[in-house]
Amino acid sequence: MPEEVRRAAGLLERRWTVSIIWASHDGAVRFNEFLQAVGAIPPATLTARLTELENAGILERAMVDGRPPRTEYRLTERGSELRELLLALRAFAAFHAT
Amino acid sequence: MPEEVRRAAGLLERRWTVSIIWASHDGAVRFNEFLQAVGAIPPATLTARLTELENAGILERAMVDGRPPRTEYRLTERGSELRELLLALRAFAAFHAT
DNA sequence: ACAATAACTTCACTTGTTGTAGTTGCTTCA
DNA sequence: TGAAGCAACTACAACAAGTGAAGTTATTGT
Repeated sequence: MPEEVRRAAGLLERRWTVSIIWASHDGAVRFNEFLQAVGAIPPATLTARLTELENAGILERAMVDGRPPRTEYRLTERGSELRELLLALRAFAAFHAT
Repeated sequence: MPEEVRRAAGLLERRWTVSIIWASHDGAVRFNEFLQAVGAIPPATLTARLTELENAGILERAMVDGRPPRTEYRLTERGSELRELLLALRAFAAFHAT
């Protein structure tokens, strides 16, 4: 198995990671939005995953000035290349919804 | 996020799972072949994952009579529907091999 | 002043994963 | 005949990851 595939697989193979990427697939998402969208994820785990995904260059974090100021996460260009994968996942999931 | 997507994501979000599915993408694989193909996975973890994937209907286990008799694992029809996802993963990985 | 929202952090606990070794039942080699 | 090897695991203590519940800091709407 190619090394780069193992690395990419390793990224997805942590709890909640795929769901987090899924939740960001159509635009910017804030911390508390992730908590709701993903479901039962503990905040500490979310923090850990967001940092990992940021370090991996898949998500980027942006402070948005305003009242109140907000923190947004969105897919980077690199992260967007995972969209195909998300579509494949949805196709798989949909087919076996029963 | 749809419930069935969360379920499918949950399947992949365990260490080694994606690699195991990857390793089965072109035919039957035996226990020790997985150990080699996947790399550093401990046998106990491999056993656990194979059982989970079997229960999830993604892999099937078959005893093949012969000398010596062997145990083979292969993707079920349902598991084969993950091939698109593997292709997407490879595309992602290849693009960022650097 | 008080409750609410946003984005987290803390920590004791439980669950998951690892490394190393050992097991059982063959079979081939010398 | 005995030693070594393969195949497919299991056992278990040590360590790492993930959890749940509560708390934190800063701001804002009523």
